[in-house]
Amino acid sequence: MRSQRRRSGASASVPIATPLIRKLRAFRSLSEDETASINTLEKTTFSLHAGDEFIRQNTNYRELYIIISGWAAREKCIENGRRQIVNFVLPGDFACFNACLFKRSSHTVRAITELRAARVKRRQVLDLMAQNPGLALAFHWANSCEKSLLEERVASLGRRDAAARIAHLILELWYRLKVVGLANRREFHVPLTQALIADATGLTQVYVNRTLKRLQREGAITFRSGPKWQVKIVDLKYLKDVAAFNKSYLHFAEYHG
Amino acid sequence: MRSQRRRSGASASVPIATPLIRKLRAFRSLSEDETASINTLEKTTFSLHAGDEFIRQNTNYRELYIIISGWAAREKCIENGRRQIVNFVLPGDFACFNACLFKRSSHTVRAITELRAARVKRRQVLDLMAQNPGLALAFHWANSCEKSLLEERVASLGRRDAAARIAHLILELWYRLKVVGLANRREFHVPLTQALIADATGLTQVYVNRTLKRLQREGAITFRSGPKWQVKIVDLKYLKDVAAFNKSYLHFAEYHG
DNA sequence: CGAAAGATTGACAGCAGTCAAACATCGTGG
DNA sequence: CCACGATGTTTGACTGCTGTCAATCTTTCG
Repeated sequence: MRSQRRRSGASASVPIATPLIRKLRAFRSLSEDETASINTLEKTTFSLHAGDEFIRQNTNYRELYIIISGWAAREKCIENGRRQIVNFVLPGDFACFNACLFKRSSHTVRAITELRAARVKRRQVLDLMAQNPGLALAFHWANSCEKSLLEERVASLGRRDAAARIAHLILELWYRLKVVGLANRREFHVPLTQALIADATGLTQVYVNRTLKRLQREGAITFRSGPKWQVKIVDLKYLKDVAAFNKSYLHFAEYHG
Repeated sequence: MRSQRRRSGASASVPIATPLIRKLRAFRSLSEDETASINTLEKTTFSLHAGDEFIRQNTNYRELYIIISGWAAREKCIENGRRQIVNFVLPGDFACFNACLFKRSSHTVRAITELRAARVKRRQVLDLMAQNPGLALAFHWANSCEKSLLEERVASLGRRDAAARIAHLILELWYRLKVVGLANRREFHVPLTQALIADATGLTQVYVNRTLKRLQREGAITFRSGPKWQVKIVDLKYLKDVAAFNKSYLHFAEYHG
């Protein structure tokens, strides 16, 4: 893993709403103390280049990372040589919270853009969770949200056709980006290639291309391909219909106290 | 939900190794105190008939359940009318641990056999976890194991063909049953219909039939269909090759202290 | 400008789905 | 003990969604 260490610009006294903090606020509001604790957790940051790996499949976890900016992919290589992206890792996500519970990783996490992340020792997280059980619950909430995303992905791969899978993925990414303040309008940045979308949706790159074109032709979306992917949701209702999308699985803003 | 309440036979003084306890032992050994705590948690049991629901998609969680015996399925109905089973729920599993974190369920959990389960108040679990952080970690480990199962299922649905998916499912169930002491040999009870396997693997019932027959013809497995499904793994190595199976994702017995 | 990465398109193949009918098994009741 | 309906399995014929292969085009970037 090539990486350059550097101190982040966060001074201890000025609390900043990092993506992780924004995301946890979809669970419940955080006290100043809690915000400060998370700022401390995210103090030591570093950068990765596209293609670099945080964690490699079948190796031992060493520490945790919290994504500050940039995208990564959680992927599995199957022994038949094929690759499946199980989820995209966005700013505010852990990579991987599993390091607190498992010894070895059963997947690879790879940066797919230039990326900044915080490096956190497993012990730091466990200590923080022990001393603030409320925050521990919030972290476990985030972990369970990922579980819910996976369940929906299983449903997609099992029972949605190509157009529905792609439409669903676009909508999911949109909602997730909105929660961390990275998609305010219906046009937003998606740094994915058609090959990455294929590996996430269980399709081939060629068929992803055909299906994207179709969605565009039908007036659902507009997009600009290449490394500077920009997606625009033109007809939100139509896109949701195609995807059979119901946002309840995201579990945003439904904390029950 | 039709159900008959009854007291279980577990007296407070005689600790019993319930499936949940057996499973957690794959994480780490439990103290007598911890075993007793879990026995207390599982004190109030009840029965369900095949087809009964624990939790319905898009309704509020009320309490948690711990499966004592029998199988259930966690399923999602997509608005296009199709059904996907995201996971099978076996003895020792929670249904659903999510109730501690989310307000509403984004899936249905349905008994697929006669079934016995313990009824647990959300507060009971949260209190126990607060007073025993070590046990809390063990519960979160179990929750994360399910997450890992889902990731592997995503990989199956995305990048494995029909034979590999079915072979993989059989092997996964075998390992999970072994951990809770329900499959000691290579022949074990699997109370699934071909339609259920289809809904879990994203295939159709007809194609599941053809593929099972093929696996049998090739000498990988033997099975007896119907409500009293019995599967025998004849050629373990061959079955693992077909499935591209690597058990590391199960995260059994790899606790790092 | 040239190489590399990614997108687009066409022709064709094949895995898995659909439809439909026959068969087997199980539980129930007369 | 057998008849019967319900549920589940098996098989065949045919369809179609998505994959494969390969060539060309476009964009990016050093």
